[in-house]
Amino acid sequence: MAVRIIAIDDHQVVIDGLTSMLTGAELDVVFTTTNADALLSYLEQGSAEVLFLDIQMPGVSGIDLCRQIRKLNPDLRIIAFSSFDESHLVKQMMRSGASGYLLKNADKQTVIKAIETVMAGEEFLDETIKDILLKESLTGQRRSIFDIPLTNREKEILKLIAEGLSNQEIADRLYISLRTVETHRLNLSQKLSAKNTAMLVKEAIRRGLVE
Amino acid sequence: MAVRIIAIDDHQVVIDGLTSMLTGAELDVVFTTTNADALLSYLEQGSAEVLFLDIQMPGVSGIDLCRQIRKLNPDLRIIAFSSFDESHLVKQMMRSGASGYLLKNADKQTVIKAIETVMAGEEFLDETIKDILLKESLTGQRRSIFDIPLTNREKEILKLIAEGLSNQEIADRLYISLRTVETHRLNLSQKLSAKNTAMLVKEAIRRGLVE
DNA sequence: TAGCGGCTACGTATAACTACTGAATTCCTT
DNA sequence: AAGGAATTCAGTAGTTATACGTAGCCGCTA
Repeated sequence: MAVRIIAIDDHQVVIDGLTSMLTGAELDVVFTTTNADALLSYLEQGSAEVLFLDIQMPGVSGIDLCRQIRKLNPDLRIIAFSSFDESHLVKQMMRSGASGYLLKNADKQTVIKAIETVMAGEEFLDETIKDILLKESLTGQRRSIFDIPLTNREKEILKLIAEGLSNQEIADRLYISLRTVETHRLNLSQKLSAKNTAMLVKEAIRRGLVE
Repeated sequence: MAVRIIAIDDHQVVIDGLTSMLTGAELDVVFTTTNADALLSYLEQGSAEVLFLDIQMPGVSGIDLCRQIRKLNPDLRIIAFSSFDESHLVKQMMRSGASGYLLKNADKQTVIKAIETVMAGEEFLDETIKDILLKESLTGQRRSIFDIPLTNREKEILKLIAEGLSNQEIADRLYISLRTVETHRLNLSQKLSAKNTAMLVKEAIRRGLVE
């Protein structure tokens, strides 16, 4: 019996490419869409074994979508399909219930290998990703800067800093004292080893708090 | 005679998708690659009528590549193929010699329409892009923030600011006085309507000066 | 209930950046 | 050669952020 595959990606050309790659024995692309709601609707009725999930779609967080789908359909294997090879994204996706993480520059052979691996009940990681994770794990014993946890309040304030508000403006917005904002900002700088605003802003962007 | 098409994109799946979309009468995909050097090598020998050019590839600026190809092969029609719908990118690409600008969420019909249009010697713009350009042109008579020109020195300093250097560090790096850096920074803030460092950093990122 | 983490807030001092004005030099274009 | 833009530097004043230390309050949990 053919493995039934569904795919979501906001780029039609990527869907066509995947479909083209996967047309072959034992593989059956049964549903594709560029729209998250359409995917969720489909999952209420239809079923499949493997989902290719683009994790960078406008307006939708791939991580949230992954969690949501896992709840709806726990048996569906999810392969995250992304052009980002940053380790924190991989970790977040795998922790959100993905069975695999594949880069978009993968060739046909690798894509099929990924499907086979997750269908066997194992996890699949792109070779590039494996290298990166291994290297990070070996070189820095300490946690990656992405893994440094921020409290909710800190995230909120970091977001506002990155949006261009001054400390005073943040204080006014959150109805707290200027000094409190300064304290939070100092803690943020220390946690993130940021010497100035520029580094804080870049961290906020990397963490997806803005833009 | 079939139109000969070549395509470059760092994602194999996009190349497959394009190829899949374009296999049909009067269209012949003669060369595809994920590598800029391979494309340039090909252009020295082979020829084609239309090139699909991904403008966001690691290590290569799509704008520079476009200019370079125009010099090598002025008769080749270039269609920029991107997932970004920001007007400044469109303008830059068209000024660099592209004949068309297509978004990656375009369907088969639109892609073929784009090829027909540029083959007829006209320019093709995605409908979404047209809307955006029109809206910008109507609402703000003033130029978009992206079009505000920065001098080379200003770009250099904006880059260093966004990398997290303080004014003093920038002065040391460029062998100029602190006051000069402050002047440049002030001019940057005024040109870009930035009230603080955070906004400058975001502008630098949007302009592709860092990351 | 004792302890911990998170959020709040203040004092003081220094460093960094902002705002405005003025000006000399070089380089490029007309 | 003249004009203009770009780059350089400075004075003065004011605002904002950083860098310590210190500490009360709250909620959760061991």
